[in-house]
Amino acid sequence: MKEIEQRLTENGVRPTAMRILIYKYMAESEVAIALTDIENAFAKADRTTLFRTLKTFEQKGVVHQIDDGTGVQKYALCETGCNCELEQDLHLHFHCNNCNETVCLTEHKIPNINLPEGYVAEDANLVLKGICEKCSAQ
Amino acid sequence: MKEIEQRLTENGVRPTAMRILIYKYMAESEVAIALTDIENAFAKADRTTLFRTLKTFEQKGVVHQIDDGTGVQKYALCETGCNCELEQDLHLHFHCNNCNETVCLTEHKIPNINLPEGYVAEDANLVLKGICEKCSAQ
DNA sequence: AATTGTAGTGCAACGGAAGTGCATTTATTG
DNA sequence: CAATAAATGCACTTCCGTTGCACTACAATT
Repeated sequence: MKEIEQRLTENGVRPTAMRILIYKYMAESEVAIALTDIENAFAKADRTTLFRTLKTFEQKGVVHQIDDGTGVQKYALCETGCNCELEQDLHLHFHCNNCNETVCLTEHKIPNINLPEGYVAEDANLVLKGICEKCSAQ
Repeated sequence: MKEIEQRLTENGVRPTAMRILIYKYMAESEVAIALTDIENAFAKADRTTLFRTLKTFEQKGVVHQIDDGTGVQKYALCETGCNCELEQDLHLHFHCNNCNETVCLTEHKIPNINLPEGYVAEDANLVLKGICEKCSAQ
């Protein structure tokens, strides 16, 4: 609990009760989280609060946003020392077509691409889709 | 005109007037197209028709869908002989943060990724974001 | 401790985009 | 030409992201 407070404070986010809960929820989950997921988990919380909390988290580098192609924005905690802005820190994500969950494959970085003349890349997003570990084991 | 009709027929799509127009519009564009784009281009066309036309095109392999991270589905014509289902045919896309356009970089394939044990990839999506050729030239 | 200001939260509502059901029109085929 | 199937158009729904505004909790300052 204390660690969460500290983590948030370090990143310039005031550790309110709600925020700690959200952080905890995300930390306990192994998969990327959509706003709706949190909403369902905390029935009493308002969507706006969750929305803005996630935005704040994102801005302050607590979480990173994931676009897994489902059309729903998802989020996952950044690892300690994660520097999402830096291109070499971009890991890829895996979306399971079966269980519909998305996981960070943090150890897998996006390979470098040689773009044509004139193109300048600032960001990259690589999502692999298929069957995840859990589902293929069944 | 005749070529379009032929192309559609070849792919098992009945070449109606509307469909030919949509195909033509997409062929003349160098960037990926959103449903709204077509809607604006053909004011009199109904959104449902466009929506279903694109779905049909996609199913029949006339176009492929692109998720560029903007939250809006986009589409681009497949090249002749393009086999979007096959993984080795997956090219990457570039989204310009300035002009907001997305282009296919058909000559750039998505590099092969060694996934962890248990993961089976069926599909991949790689989007680079930054400044495109046109915008960086200005 | 009271006051004042700022940050956080909640409610309501909006807007864009995807998607569906059903009626109508257009094309195809026997 | 009739019968059938495909394509189109209209109305409506849903889902999600987002914003405006009011209210509350918290922190700082005197």
